[in-house]
Amino acid sequence: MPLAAELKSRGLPITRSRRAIAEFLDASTAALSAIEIIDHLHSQGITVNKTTVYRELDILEREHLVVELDMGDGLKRYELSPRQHHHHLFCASCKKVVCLPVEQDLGEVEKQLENQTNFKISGHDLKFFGTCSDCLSITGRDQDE
Amino acid sequence: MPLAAELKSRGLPITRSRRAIAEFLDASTAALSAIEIIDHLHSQGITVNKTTVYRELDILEREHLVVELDMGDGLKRYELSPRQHHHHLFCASCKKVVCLPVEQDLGEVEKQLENQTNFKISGHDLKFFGTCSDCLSITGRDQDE
DNA sequence: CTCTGTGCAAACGATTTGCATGATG
DNA sequence: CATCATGCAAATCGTTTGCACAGAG
Repeated sequence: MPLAAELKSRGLPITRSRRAIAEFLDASTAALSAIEIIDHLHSQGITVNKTTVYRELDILEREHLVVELDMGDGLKRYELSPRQHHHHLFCASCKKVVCLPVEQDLGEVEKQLENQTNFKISGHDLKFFGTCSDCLSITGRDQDE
Repeated sequence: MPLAAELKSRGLPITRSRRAIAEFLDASTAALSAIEIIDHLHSQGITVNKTTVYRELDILEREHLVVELDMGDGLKRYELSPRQHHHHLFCASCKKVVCLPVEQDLGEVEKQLENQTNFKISGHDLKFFGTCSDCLSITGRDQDE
């Protein structure tokens, strides 16, 4: 179910801002920051105040429809709540975030760590960093062009 | 070699602030934020301006004597440059950061990912989150005490 | 009238920068 | 005097908050 419909089914009114933000999140394969959402909407001629965007993201998070994602560059990003646990790949150049299926059972590792460290482990976060093929082909070109 | 000595060997003068910051980093097993360093020094009666601390951390990073660490809570932390790659465990309660030896060869996974995704992968970051035994024993106590 | 949603301005908090001063060689 | 360290205030930047108002039920 699309985000907007999901919100509506929970009794939240579908306003123009809410619909625009929800649809952009639905349409995007990448995790989005508030700033990216604002810029995108403005480029579409839709004026939304940043406060509205931040508040909307809070609501979506509270409704567990999106989750916060931290790629370590100081921006909070949000992605649709994943059906299954996965990891991320982050392009240092264009900031694109690609989702990756889980490759190995880190849950096993967590149990081992609990025994070794006496921590109660609640989860993990595995990120890969690099440059995506798009950015590679751009930066790979002759700089004089 | 202690941090301060290392800095001196590189021609940087050892001032009171520099020594204090370096010694605290040397003595600490955890990754430290600028704020933690400032608070600690102030509690020791050593007045250092925050600007000085931030600048000192920049210098140490530029000299590759410390590395920046992002635990996703909005603060930059710094740890002595590790001799070997490792991962981290982060206590959500007291913000303690514990280092972990590498459990598995994620380098292998990186190669697989490069083939699957066309990313050029430069590294990864694996963090575990939870609560340390100290904090567990505190929060586990009867709240009425 | 009572909710929310909205916008604007101001506050926030960690970090950075500009600029003047101080210490050291 | 030349260099670098230092302190202070102000700026920055993403994010949050306070407050007033608009719009729907």
